[in-house]
Amino acid sequence: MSRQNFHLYANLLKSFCHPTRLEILELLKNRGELCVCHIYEELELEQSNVSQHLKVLKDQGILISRKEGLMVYYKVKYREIYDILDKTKMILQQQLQESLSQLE
Amino acid sequence: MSRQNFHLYANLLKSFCHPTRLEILELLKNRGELCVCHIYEELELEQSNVSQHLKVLKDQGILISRKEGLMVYYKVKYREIYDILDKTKMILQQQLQESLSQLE
DNA sequence: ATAGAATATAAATATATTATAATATTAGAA
DNA sequence: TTCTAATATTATAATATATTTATATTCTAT
Repeated sequence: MSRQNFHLYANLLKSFCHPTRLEILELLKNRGELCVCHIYEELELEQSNVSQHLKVLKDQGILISRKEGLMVYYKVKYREIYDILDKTKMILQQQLQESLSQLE
Repeated sequence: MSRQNFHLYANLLKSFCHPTRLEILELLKNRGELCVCHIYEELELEQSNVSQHLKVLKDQGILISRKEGLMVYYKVKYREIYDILDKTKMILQQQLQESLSQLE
């Protein structure tokens, strides 16, 4: 794999390694498709902040949006995203488990 | 999952979403365990730069190191890392494939 | 046309991350 | 002990990212 491709690769990962964007993705994982207002209300964040994070994910091709009247609905484009999130959480779990054991 | 945990979650992901760190992980995936000198020679990067990236991965608990004389050997701690890398590459592949189709 | 609701964008500031270069540490050999 | 090789650390300057606030756009209904 070329340097150039490692950059694409990193940019893709970078797009969802932010706490808020992970929260958005987890929300979409559970609910399938949501409008912006639902997301920022649920996460108790500013509308503009959420819009900007959605843009990052959309620009990176991770999310698809659909307009319906005033509302814009977002959903995850690739199911592999969820596999990535799950594996990451598995590692996190193992790490926390280890920290726990080491308290003895 | 709490806000606090989404931060841990993001930090974990953040640790490997940098082109150089991805190159290091891919290298370790193929070779299993490597010393620092091998890594920076193979990637044609500065020793100190590679050391710093290795530190990021080690601090995040992704890598384990082992000292043998002057050399320090690194390896990946969780096999889930490779699953994450593979899934990410699958998405990248699909995206490039799409871009390709859209050229028509 | 105008008003209002949902979303997007822009600009400014603050914060985080990176690469480079210089220096420090550590271990083995002479 | 002193020299050298391998690695780590530190400081700094450059770059990238994030949050906030304000404003703009888009759509619908009146």
